[in-house]
Amino acid sequence: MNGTTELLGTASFPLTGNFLAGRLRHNLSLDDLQYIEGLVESVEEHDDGARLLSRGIKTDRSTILIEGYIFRTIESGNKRFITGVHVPGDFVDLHGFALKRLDHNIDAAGKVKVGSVSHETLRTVMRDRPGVARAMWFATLLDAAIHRKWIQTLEQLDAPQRIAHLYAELHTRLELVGRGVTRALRTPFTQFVMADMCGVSAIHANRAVGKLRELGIAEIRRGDLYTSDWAALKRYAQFDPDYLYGDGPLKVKEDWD
Amino acid sequence: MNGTTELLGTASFPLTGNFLAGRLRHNLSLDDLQYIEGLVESVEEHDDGARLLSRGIKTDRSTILIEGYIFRTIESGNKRFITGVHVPGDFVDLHGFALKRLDHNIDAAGKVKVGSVSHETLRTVMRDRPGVARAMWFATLLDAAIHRKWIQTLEQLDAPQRIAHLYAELHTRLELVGRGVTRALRTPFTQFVMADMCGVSAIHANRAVGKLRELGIAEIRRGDLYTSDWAALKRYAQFDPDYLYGDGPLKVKEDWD
DNA sequence: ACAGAAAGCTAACATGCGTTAATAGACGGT
DNA sequence: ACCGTCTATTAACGCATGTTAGCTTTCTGT
Repeated sequence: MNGTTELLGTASFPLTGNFLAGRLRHNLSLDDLQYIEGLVESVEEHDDGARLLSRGIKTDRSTILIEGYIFRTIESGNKRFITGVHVPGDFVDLHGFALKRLDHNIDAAGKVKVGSVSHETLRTVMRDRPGVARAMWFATLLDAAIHRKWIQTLEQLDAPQRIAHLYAELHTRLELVGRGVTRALRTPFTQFVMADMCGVSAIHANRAVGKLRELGIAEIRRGDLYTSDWAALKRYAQFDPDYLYGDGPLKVKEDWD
Repeated sequence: MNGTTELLGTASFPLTGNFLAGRLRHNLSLDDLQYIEGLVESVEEHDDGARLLSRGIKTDRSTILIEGYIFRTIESGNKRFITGVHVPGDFVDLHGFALKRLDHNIDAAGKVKVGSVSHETLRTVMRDRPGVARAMWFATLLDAAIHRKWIQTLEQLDAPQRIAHLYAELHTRLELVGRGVTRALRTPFTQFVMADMCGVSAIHANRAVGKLRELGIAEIRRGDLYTSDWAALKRYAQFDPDYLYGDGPLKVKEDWD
């Protein structure tokens, strides 16, 4: 395993008081949110590329992302495929609680800070706080909705649009967890990584980045995206944030016509 | 809405006694399984193309597939994208229970028979039968795992391999719910539908079907796949059933080297 | 400041896939 | 048995993307 693990402390650690607010906020009281934050038993940092959890390995704790980005990866024939990305506030392996073992890997994308909760604690939560348990289920369903959108993106969009959609999604998800950005969206993603996320070759990812630049949609340098017009970028990517269940009702067919 | 809806009856209907056994079987007692089957309040049939649930619509009941196939679809710009397929025994919209509204549509693929359970009943289950509640969570996590595999398939495989992988997955999933087939796997999928599932044009889906025939991997006629060598088909599709959490431990990296 | 390594960029060529068009075959209804 | 419609098939052409190779820029550690 590459990447360094450093134990920062237990139980008490610097939280914003609402670092979980994004993913779970709509279904929980402030009391519930504070309760969840209190569940975190230890906080660790990992370096870029660190494998936090390997496919097939049983684990007795679940991980919540506090700072940075995390990938879900599948390895096949010497190649790596990225099937999902997580932002701060996401539980990244609640699956491990219900399924015991994961079908994929959890890898750090750049430096990350994560908190962990033992499955024993989670069992208590499931028993004593049905509202919180339901919110956790909600969170995993939201993951599935994001997966479906990735499937659609791969089926529908070409490489430049896929990259634009990726950043559009991150822009909105970060906003939903109180980490909205305006001009620059900074990530540690290389063009190789973008290629693994979009299902194209690294060379083609480079072409796609070049096209976004050429079109004036966005300037991407070493993973950081700069744009003066997020609306235009999202339009280009055919981005529709409904699947993130942010606020308000979903648009239904009638609204479009 | 197209397709005909026909109410077949309520409460009592012909069940095999284990039609749910596949998706949930590993985590539940026989008693639990019979309990779940007892939850089904009514059974309906729908014709090909019927929209069982529309994106954005609130619903107070969840649907379980008893016979046939069901798609999860997203519509965008006059095109339809299929993000998932379900086999008998699958709860197709447990999401609607937790999320209230869906981000996508639930469509019948061919003639289907479905059972429905009210959300009020599900709330009782969540409260009184934690084991069953957990199994339902498990089921939605399995959906997410299947979604991830579709993402990887779209990222990794070319069109003929994607079609082979689709049938390989169905073959295994049907086996897991006690509906295994040997020589012929029958589906109502046209080549247009296969194209929508694989993210390619209908013409290219036709080329892909032709290539599978040419290679001697499989003969696909009007959705029905015939092969004398499922192992060869699965090898060609790079199919690895681990993500379906069928039985036994996942293979870990060491097993491959 | 320097050197090595990692990341980004460009070009040339091959292939997979989309599009359009036109035909043949299979199915369902009368 | 007939007809119309849906489905499958084939061909020709253009674009998106993969592959290999080589070069340039930027970062990182000393």
